[in-house]
Amino acid sequence: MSRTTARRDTLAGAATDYVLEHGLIDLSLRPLAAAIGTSDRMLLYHFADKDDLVATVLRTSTDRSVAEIRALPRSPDVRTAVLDLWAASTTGQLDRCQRLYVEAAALGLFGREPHASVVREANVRWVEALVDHIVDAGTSRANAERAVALLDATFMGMQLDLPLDPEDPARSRLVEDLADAVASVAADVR
Amino acid sequence: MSRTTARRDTLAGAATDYVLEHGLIDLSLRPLAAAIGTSDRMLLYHFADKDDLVATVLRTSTDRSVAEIRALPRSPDVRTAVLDLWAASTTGQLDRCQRLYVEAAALGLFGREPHASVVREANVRWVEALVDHIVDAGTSRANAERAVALLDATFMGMQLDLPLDPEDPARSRLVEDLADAVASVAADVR
DNA sequence: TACGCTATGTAGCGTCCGCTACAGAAATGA
DNA sequence: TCATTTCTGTAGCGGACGCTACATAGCGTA
Repeated sequence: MSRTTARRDTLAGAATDYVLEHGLIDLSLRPLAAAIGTSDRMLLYHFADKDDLVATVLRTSTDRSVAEIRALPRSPDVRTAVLDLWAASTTGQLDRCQRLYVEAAALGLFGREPHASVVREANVRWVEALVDHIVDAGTSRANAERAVALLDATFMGMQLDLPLDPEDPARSRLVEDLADAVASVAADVR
Repeated sequence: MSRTTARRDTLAGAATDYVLEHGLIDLSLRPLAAAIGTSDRMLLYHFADKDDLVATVLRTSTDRSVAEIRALPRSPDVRTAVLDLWAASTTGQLDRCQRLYVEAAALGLFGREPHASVVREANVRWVEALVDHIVDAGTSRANAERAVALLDATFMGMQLDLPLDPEDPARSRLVEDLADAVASVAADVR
């Protein structure tokens, strides 16, 4: 059981789609299985247990997020890179992936496994992708790492509050302010 | 049932302590009741249902957070205010209140009630307290609101990632960078 | 054909959950 | 004093959950 097979991969992809749509926190096997055309019995045949499935879903979502960031065209400068990254983060699938990440991180807050470990992994890979994008926009790796620390934390916080007030005009000003701040950090002007 | 009585308030306080310690996401009535010396039966006598209890707990936690911010001594300038607020946010009870807020916000991400509504209220009151503190540190209210938008989002994001790497030296540099950024926004130098 | 492995359906176990029906105790007011 | 209201314990309902035992269908291979 739980070997790496094509069927398992197919189920993992479908399950990820479902979780991105319906959330992680009160995920249960029977509705998930019904929605993706299988049964709880089969999920637990292809995955060791629910935690194994959840970890796989989170890794799949992270794969998609990182791939989408790495597929972005190069940004002309650091400030623009922040705006580009935010635009990418709030459109299409990446938006849902971030939302899922927030749920997983909240589940990991009190050390629940497997969430805490998987979120740690995911954060490392996500930050790497952001750093690479910022470096490509023209700054040193050290400055980029520092800039991404600020960038990543703020993006996460904005994701948390975003559904509370989706179209607030203050939000675009916030993104502009963040872009200035990140550019300033990346330029090491201080 | 669920009238406002002294007994209800006592239970609400004890329940809040318990939830701050053990988390909100997989809260269940029986362990909570046992820990605070009552029974699930009595909780559901004093509160309409579990959602009512949870909403009360979240409001109690928000009360404590806001009170703690408002009890802070005035900061000499905006930059120092950010450092003071972060220091306050990461010590003692406020740290746990923020963690609980993150959990509630994650639960509200997909529109689950009562979390979404209560988190919206909580955020408004929290932001008001932060804005007042920044204004007292010497800037206009308009600038303070803009600064707090950045400040609040970043704090939330840092809370999300903080348990992942508790004593990272990069974190203090991040707080410094944020303080510079917020001071810059508050000074409207751009 | 016969065997053995993979895959799948059926049915249900044990547990925890929020919540409630019911009865009695304790307090309160006439 | 007695009736009424307020509180609390016992016991359990109905349902959802993760997970599993069991039987079997399909299928490639010797």
